[in-house]
Amino acid sequence: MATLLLLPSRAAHAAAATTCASQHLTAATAKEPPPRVRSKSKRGGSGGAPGTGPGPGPGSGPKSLVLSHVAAGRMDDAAGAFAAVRRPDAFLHNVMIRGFADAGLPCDALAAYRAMLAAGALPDRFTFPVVVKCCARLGALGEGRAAHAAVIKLGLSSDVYTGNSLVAFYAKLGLVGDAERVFDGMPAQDIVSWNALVDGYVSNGMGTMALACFQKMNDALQVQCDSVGIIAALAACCLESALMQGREIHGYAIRHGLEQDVKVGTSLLDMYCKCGNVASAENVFTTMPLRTVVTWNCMIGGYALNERPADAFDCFMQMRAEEFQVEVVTAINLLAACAQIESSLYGRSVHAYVIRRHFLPHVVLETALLDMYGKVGKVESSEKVFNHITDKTLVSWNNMIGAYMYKEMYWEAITLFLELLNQPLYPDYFTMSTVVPAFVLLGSLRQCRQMHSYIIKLGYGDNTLIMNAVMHMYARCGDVLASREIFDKMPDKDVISWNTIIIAYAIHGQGKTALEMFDQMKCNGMEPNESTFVSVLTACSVSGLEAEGWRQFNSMQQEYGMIPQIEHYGCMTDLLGRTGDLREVFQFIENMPISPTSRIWGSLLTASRNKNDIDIAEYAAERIFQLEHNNTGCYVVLSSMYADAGRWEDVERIRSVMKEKGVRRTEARSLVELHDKECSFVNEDMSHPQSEEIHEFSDILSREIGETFDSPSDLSDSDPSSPRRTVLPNKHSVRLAVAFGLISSEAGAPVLVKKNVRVCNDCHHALKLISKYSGRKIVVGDTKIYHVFSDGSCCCGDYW
DNA sequence: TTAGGGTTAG
Repeated sequence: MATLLLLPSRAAHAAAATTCASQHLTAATAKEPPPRVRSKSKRGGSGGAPGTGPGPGPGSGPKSLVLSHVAAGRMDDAAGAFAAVRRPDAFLHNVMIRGFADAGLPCDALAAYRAMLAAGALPDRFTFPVVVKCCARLGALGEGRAAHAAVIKLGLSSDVYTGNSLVAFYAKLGLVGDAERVFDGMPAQDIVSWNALVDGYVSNGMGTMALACFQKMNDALQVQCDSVGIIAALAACCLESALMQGREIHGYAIRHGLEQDVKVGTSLLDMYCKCGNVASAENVFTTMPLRTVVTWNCMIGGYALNERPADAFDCFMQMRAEEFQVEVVTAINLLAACAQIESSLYGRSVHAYVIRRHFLPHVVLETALLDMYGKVGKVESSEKVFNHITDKTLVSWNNMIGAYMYKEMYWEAITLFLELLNQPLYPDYFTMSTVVPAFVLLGSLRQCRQMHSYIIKLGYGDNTLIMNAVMHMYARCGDVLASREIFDKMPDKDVISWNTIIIAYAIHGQGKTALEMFDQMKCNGMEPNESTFVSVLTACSVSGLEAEGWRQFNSMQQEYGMIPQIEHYGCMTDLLGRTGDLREVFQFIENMPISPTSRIWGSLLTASRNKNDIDIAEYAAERIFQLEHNNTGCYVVLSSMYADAGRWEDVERIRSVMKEKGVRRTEARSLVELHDKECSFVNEDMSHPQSEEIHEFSDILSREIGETFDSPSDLSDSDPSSPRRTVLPNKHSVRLAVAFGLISSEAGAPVLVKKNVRVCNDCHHALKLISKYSGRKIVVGDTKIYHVFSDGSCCCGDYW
């Protein structure tokens, strides 16, 4: 039950085919050949700037000197020469602004623009496209808007270059509405205007809008669209996983001779990879007349994305063989492949390689490294990388929290999350969906409430995905009413919201309410999925609704055409174990069309324990051990059954097997929720300041309910390596937690306890009696369900 | 003299 929500799934191992790749990385460092094709660099350091007007010879006057320095990219010298020009005209100001912009100095370009205004020169239609582009690069919204106002004031609104730059500016800053308004207000749009708008939708994640705009553009323009538009439309297909539309655009590119453009080819293969069609991507890749380093990066990234790490490494080696220069993005994509290989050797090799290549520090690369280490289970290495990042981004924090979660280090994940709150960064959707399950697994309702308040404060109160996780969190921590309250307030319930509320009621033993919610779900027009039936069948199983369980099991196949999966068979074996006889359970398992897993045999083991049938239990245990050698729970159940039967030799045999295999049973721990804190207890716990009072009260409760301890089976173990029972039941962690809960809360209030292992038979029986004696509702959650003890009975019907 | 473009960490 306690599954980690939304954590990245571990991909298939692929160690074998990558054997020589790490050696190749080592060899690659020794000698770096020159790049085959430069990936970017519009102009070289000493190359001439294109179109910088007449080429003045040396020493032909200050104005010409400015032009020549700008053309050579020497902006310091250009500024010196510019200062010597008396009353420079708008043209020369424009040259300086563009010079800074082309030299990758947008701040200086804007300073030159401000100097132009201060000098009283009038900006013209050549000034604004560059100025607006610099504002876009810097994210300078205020200055961009001011430039826009100046454009209007100077009557330059109809200039198509200026209009296009403004469309791109607003779109880049996420103001799609403003971009659309500028676009619509233009007296005439050209192909660049359309491309800028399509690209604007793409950069804001609006793939469907982008594709619709691309279609409209083809209808509106009499000329064919160009490679820029094709590339933007392909990016939109990636966003929407729109393979069919991607194929159509591919056809268009072929028909119009644009497929030969290396950027179009690269975008095509990238689109195929991102839409999951690696074969088509490979086809584009092998038939390309020219490849750049970006093409190789896309292919490597594509293999990694499609969980083919061995192919990613093969591709990388081929890239090296063809003497392409490995760059930071190559390493980042390769790390995504390393994260899918069980051995950390490959990831470590890439790490060593990027150090040798002096690629570090680089925040994206470092974040990819820590993520890779997290996914191969080397959380200490993740920590080391994380601690070295000087400018951590939110993704760096999120990945580190994710690395802790992957290793089930929940406290560390929460601690880091709390540290993040002190940073000048705001947690996002990824942060919340990663950390919320940590609260579930720790089981503290008080902390759940704090987390819930924080989520509301951050503005995620209406986010369906996050609130589904919060709903789940409350249910797993024992407060099903809070789950329901959230559910009722959710404006946009999805199928997960319904599944979550159904399973919430199920694990709290309220099977009938769960089924009512399922009916409501269908009435609301929500189509159930396979997970819905896991929730529904769990509800039937926990509440012992056998006929209803069968009805639902059949209906999922007959009415909804679903093929039951192993989880559904698991629920049915639980249900039959509870309601039927063992022979029936056995037959059901034997007739399953899929191979039983240890979880299924575990159901039979539970059933045989409840029916006290050691022969069947031994058979089930044997099957479990065939599949899982170190199933701790199985050893514990079996030894407990032997102890109940007084078969101490068998108990000892199990003890020695456990010792030999290094299997230690989980130390029982119970957490009681109080108004302002929670307290944790182990068996015979004496660490609490009120221990004496707690133990004394537990003894009183024992006497009042008539509990006697006269047989060896009443004792449970205190030595975690020993299955033999040595602890009195009223000193079990759950009993101490309940005793403390009763004396520390106001009369009539329910007591809520969360336990990390199954409640034993003795305590289950005693807790029923204690609930009657005290007149209090006692709620005890174990790893599977919540037991609600009230007036002498438990909602689980004594089967768990 | 000016505008729009392919790969990257969850």
